[in-house]
Amino acid sequence: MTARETNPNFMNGVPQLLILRLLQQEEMYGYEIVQAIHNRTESVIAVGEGVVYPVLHALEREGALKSRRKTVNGRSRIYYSVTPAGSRRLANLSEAWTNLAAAIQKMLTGGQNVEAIP
Amino acid sequence: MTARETNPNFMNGVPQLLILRLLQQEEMYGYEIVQAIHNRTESVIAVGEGVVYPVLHALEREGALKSRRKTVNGRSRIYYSVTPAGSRRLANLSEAWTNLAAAIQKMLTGGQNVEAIP
DNA sequence: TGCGATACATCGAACCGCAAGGTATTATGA
DNA sequence: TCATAATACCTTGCGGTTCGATGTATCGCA
Repeated sequence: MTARETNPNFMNGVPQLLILRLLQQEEMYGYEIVQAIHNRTESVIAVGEGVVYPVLHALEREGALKSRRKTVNGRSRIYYSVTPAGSRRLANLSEAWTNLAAAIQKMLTGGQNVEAIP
Repeated sequence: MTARETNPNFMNGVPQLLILRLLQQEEMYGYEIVQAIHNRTESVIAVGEGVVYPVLHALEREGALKSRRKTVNGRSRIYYSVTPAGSRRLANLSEAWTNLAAAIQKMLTGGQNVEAIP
C-alpha cells in the first residue's frame, strides 16, 4: 500500500453538528444552546459555553449561520438561525456522523471479517 | 447553575475502543490492526500507524494488553491480546460509546424537547 | 537490483475541546 | 439592602489526541 490516506480528525465537529441541528429546528441563543444540549441528551453530552460560543462565531463567519439581536426582559440575546449553506453543511455532517457511528457499531457488535471485495 | 460540569473530552478514545475490540476477538499485531480497521469499516475509518502504535504501547503500559514476540516468515511481529483489565476497560468504553451515539442519534432524528423530568 | 509491501517505531504540528476567568444585568432572599 | 445566584455574553491558555511525515530493516518479486 503506497497511498496512505487516513481521515482528517474523523471524530471532530460533533458540537458543530449538534448546534446546527438545534438551530435548524428552532432559533436559539448561545446560553440556551448550552442548556438544550444538556437537557435533550439527558446529561450524556455537556458542552460548556467555551465550546459553544466559538463554534457559533466560526459558523457565522463561514456563512452557515445568521444572527439577530433581540432584547428580552432587559437581557440582550443574540439569536442564531441556519442559512441555506448551513443547512447543506448540516446534511453533510449528519451523514458523515451516521456512517461513522454505523461503522463503529458494526465493529462493536459484529462478528469477524467483512467478506473480501471481489 | 453554579456547578458547571462538562464531560472531559467525550469524543476521544475511539481508536482505543476499536483496538481493544479487535484484540478481544483475536490476537493481532500492529500492522495488521491498521489494515483490519480499514477493511472492516470499509474505509470509513482509517487510522494510521502513527495512531495505532502509541495506543498499543500505552495500553500495554497500563496493563490492558499483553504482548508476545513471534517470528513468521523471517518477519518479527509483536502480537497483542487483552488482559482481564483490558476486557473491563473495553466494556466501559463500549458502553460509554453506545450511550454517546444513542444521544446524538436521538438529537439528529428526534423531534423537540425531552419531557421535563417530573 | 531496485521497488513495493511488510513491520516496527517516533516526533512535531495541528487541532479541538475544556476549564477558568472576565464583564454586565436581573432576580432572589436573608 | 446587599450579597448571591442566575442569566447572557465573551476570550484565552492548557492539555490531550490524532495526523502526517519520516526513519529503519527485512522480504519477495520482476
